[in-house]
Amino acid sequence: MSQHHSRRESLPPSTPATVTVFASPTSWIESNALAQCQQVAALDGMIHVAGMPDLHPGKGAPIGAAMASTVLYPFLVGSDIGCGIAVFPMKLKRAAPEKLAARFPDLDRPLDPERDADDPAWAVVEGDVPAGHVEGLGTVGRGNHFVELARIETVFEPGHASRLGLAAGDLVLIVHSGSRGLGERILRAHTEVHGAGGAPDAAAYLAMHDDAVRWGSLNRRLMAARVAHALGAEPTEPIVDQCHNLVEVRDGVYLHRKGAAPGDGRDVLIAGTRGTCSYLVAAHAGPDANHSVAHGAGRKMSRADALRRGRAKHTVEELRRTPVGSLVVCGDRQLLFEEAPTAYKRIEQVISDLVDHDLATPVATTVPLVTYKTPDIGSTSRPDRRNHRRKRGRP
DNA sequence: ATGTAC
Repeated sequence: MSQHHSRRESLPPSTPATVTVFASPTSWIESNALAQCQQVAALDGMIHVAGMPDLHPGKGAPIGAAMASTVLYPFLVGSDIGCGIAVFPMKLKRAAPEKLAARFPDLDRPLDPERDADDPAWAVVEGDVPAGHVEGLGTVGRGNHFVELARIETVFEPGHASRLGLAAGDLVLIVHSGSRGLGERILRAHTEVHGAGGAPDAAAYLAMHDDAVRWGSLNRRLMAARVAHALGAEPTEPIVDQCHNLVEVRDGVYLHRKGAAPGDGRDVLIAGTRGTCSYLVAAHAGPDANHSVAHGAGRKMSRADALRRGRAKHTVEELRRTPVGSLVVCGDRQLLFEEAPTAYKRIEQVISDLVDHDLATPVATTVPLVTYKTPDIGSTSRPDRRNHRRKRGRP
């Protein structure tokens, strides 16, 4: 941290930062996550920390928080700069999960500008790829990232849904992914020199950050196009695309969001789990919430705990075929357990906490049909995936 | 979360 170079004397007299957590007393919030909020509140220049109902501990900083400060701290955004969730309308004649799951493209395999030059998904790229970073383009990544074909189930606000072109029964593709290696590279470059300290040249960081935000959004569109083509549908423009790891200049200060979506009059898809509904909400969060809402259900267990407890509690079969009848495409057994629905909080509680604090209004729920995480072992679409890098190189 | 870090 910056204990040797406090910039406080150059700043206006400051009062201690405030911390507000938007959750009900019965909602499960780990004490470690609350402690991380207090640690963030103690940083130089910090003004206000807003914890969302999906708050949980992260690496150094809490996840599910919006943090306003006069100093820009790259570690408060994290490495996956530009990560977000986009929703694309999908029109399919048939929606049998088994058949669709088998047709998903391999989203671990990047789109290569030369080898895949004729891939129709490239049509979504207008102009240059941000930062000229083509590595990993069109890939979903790991962790909590996913691409999900879902159906609009309950519509709470028919007028609002209709303005988005949605009605009950419609299909949508939900894409949760970020900037892959690009954001990681940007944070690492800062951390190698400044550690967890602030960015001395905020404009320079912001220029790279903005590239990563654009890259993440482009990547979500590319994946949606890849999937649409593979399933025989037309690619569409997203009706929702909100980034939940970013920093913006607002009211003259740096508003960092880490696992928190912009909530100032925007529509946001708040992700449930691989086996439960997600919620499309109209967000209307004010200054107390740092103009932000939750980004998902939020982890209830660490990945290590989820793996240990999940192995005793679940079979691979029940995680691949969920209680709502959806299929999870995930050839990585460890990831399947780490991402088990029981490792997450109940999305209904997160949503009701947002509603009770007047931060958001539910518009509709989506129920998953197929959630894609990573190719299945023995996937018919790409039986050679373990060797594809080598095999696809020069002969 | 990550073409990571032990």
